[in-house]
Order: sequence, then structure tokens, then C-alpha cells
Amino acid sequence: MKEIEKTLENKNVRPTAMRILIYKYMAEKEIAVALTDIENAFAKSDRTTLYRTLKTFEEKGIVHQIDDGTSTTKYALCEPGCNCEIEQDLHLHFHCSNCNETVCLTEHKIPHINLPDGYVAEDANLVLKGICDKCSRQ
Amino acid sequence: MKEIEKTLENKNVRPTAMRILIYKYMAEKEIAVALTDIENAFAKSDRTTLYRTLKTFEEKGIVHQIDDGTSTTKYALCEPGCNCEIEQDLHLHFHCSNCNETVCLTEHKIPHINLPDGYVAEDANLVLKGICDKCSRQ
DNA sequence: GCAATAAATGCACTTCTGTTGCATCAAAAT
DNA sequence: ATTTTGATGCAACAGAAGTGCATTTATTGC
Repeated sequence: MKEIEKTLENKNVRPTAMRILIYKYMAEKEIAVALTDIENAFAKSDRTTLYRTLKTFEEKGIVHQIDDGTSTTKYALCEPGCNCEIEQDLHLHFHCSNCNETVCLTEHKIPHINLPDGYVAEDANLVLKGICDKCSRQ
Repeated sequence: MKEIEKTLENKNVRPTAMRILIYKYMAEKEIAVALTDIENAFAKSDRTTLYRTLKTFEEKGIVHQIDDGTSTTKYALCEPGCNCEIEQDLHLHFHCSNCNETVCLTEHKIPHINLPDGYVAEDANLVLKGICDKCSRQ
């Protein structure tokens, strides 16, 4: 628990009880989580607080947002080396259409794409959809 | 106009007045459009009709949905050779953060990605964000 | 042409996610 | 201890997506 506190403090985020809980929850889950997931996990939680907590976490580079094509924004903890506050860490994401879970494939970077003249890419989002690890083995 | 009628009939969609108008609108615009765009373009239009029209168009392979990361679904006419009803036509999309427009880069296919063991990809979505053609020239 | 049937449209309403304003509470600084 | 700042909770709103049902329009069989 003390570790989480330190992590938050290092990122200039005050380690309040709720924030520690949220961080812990996300660290335990290995998949990307939606705001609603966290809301359901904690009986005594307010959507606004969670929303703003995640926003702060994102601004301070603790989590990154994932748009996996389901109409709900997901969040995942950044890896130790990730510096997506400065420049996008362009790894890809995988969304399983069976279990509906989204995971970061941090090892898989988005390949470079040659664009037509005049187009300047600043950011990229690549989501693969299909059957994940867990589901395909069953 | 007769051409549009034929196109719709070929795809097994009854060419009603509204449907022809929507098709025409999408053909003239070269960018992907949101339901709201169409709604604003026609004073006398009902969102539900547009919604269901686009749904039918999509099912019949006339348009394809685009998730460009803005929280609104966009639609674009399929190219003549596109058969995304059967298998995804995996071209990429570009979203301009300046003019806020989304275009299909139909010539640019999504490169093959090697996934970890157990993962089976069935579909992919790649959106590049940045400054488009038009905006970068100004 | 006319009745029967099927498809398309329009209205009202609901749900879900994301978001903001404001009051309150807790913590940090002076 | 008081002031100031930041965090939290409630209420309410906005936008997009989606559903149910009644009505209109088109198509089919007779």
C-alpha cells in the first residue's frame, strides 16, 4: 500500500484513500477498465469522483485512455517506462469479442504508415478485435 | 439520380426519396459524415429515420461505419470494390484535429500485425490523427 | 382497381456515457 | 487557528444511441 502512495506522490498526485483504492483496483485487474467497472467494484463511490480521478491520473501520466471501439472509454495503468504525457506511447490494443475485455499489447508498437502528401500524423490508435488468449484456449 | 436508384436496388435497398437524398449527400461529401451532419443538412428529417437508413445501408454494404475516436460514429460510402459486408475492408482512417474531418484512406491498408500466441484477430481499426491535406496547405 | 400485407417513416421516450456547477468537506500552508 | 487550496459528492445537463408503437407509403395477390 505504501508503494502505491509513493507512486502517486512521485507523479504529483495526492494519495487520498479513494485514489489508492482505484490505483490498486487497476493494478490488480490486468485488463483495461471502464469508469463503470470501477463504479461497480466499489459500492461507496461517486461517478464524478472516479471520473475526475481518472482524469487527473491521465494528466499526470499514471493511466492512459483507450478507445477500443466499444462506446466506452477504457483506462489502463501506464507501464513503468511509458511517457504518454509527453508523446503517445503507440502500442496497440486488443479487444476480445468473446469476453469483451480489452488488453494493452505494450510490446506491439503501431507500425509506421506512409501517408499521402500533406497529411501529418501526430497520434495513432490501432485496435485489433477478435478472440483473446484466454478465450481461444477454452 | 437514376444512377443512385440503380445502386440502391442492386444492393437490395428500396430507393425511397429520403434514401436517395442521403446517398446523394454522402456521395457529394468526400468525408465521413455523422448522423447529426445529415440531420442538420436536411431540415425535414427525423433522426430515427436517418439512424435506421444508415443501419440498413450498412447491412447491405452500401456504407461502412467508422470509429474515429471522436465519440460519434461516422459513416462513409463504400468504394465500388469494397466488400465489407463479407470481410472487413481494412483501410485506415485519418482524423484531422484541425478541421475535425475524417477521411477514408482507402488505398492504405492496415499492415499485418504479429500477435502473441493465442490471439486471433478478426477485425482491425486504425485511425491516424493529425493535420490533413487541406489544413496543412493553408 | 382494391384489399391485404409488408416495409418505411415519424414521434415519444429511454438509456448510457460523459461532463459541469456548486456546495461541502478535508488537508496543507501561513 | 485561520486561510487557502484541493478533493469529494450531489444534482443536473448534454449528446448519441437505441426501442416501441402508431401511421403512412409502397408492394403484392386477387
